[in-house]
Amino acid sequence: MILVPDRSLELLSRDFYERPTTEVSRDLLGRYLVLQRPGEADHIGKLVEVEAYVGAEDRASHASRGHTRRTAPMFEEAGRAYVYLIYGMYWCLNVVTEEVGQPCAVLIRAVEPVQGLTLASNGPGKLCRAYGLDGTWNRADMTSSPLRITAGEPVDQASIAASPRVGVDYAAEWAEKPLRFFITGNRHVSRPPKPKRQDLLPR
DNA sequence: GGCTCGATCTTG
DNA sequence: AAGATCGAGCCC
Repeated sequence: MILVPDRSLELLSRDFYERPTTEVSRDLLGRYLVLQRPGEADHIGKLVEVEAYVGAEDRASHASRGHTRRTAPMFEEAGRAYVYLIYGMYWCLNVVTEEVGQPCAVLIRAVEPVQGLTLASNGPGKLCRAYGLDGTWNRADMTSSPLRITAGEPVDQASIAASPRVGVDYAAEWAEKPLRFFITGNRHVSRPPKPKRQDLLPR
């Protein structure tokens, strides 16, 4: 049973991720996050919200504390997962970007359900719960493993908005940089911007 | 060894 | 507005 066009399930290559992290972040919107496990329905969601973590200088990034056991994957091969536990109870999924040695990654914050997702996926912790992802997926190769990102439905730049990242108030000037990217108006974005007054007027 | 805090989410 | 819940990172 084909529920999505075949082309949308083509893998993104390693090269895709070996580019500047903000560029990769924007280009990831509209792509599909796919999880295929034996004995389970395929899970497919369209990326609608991501955040860029752009290197060791980025005070909001775990990598700002250097190369440690936890952050090691960020320094490694692009296209692999960096999965970590936050607040003792939620897993968060990133995909590593740029060259080996550059600790950069994109946090996947929300997906729009396409197929097989039964739980809410509008938030980094919630989407890992919806896919059933945990720390065992750390370093999974997202260009080839059962957990992967595929071509999906690429989005034009005009429908992408940027804002400061969520939950990083401690990061001084880095807290304000517009490194969160989302599809304008998409219902599955975790923290939609307040509607403008104008938009609330009856027509 | 102990302390603090977090790239979150839910409930009140 | 505050609590859940625990490992990472840092200091002793």
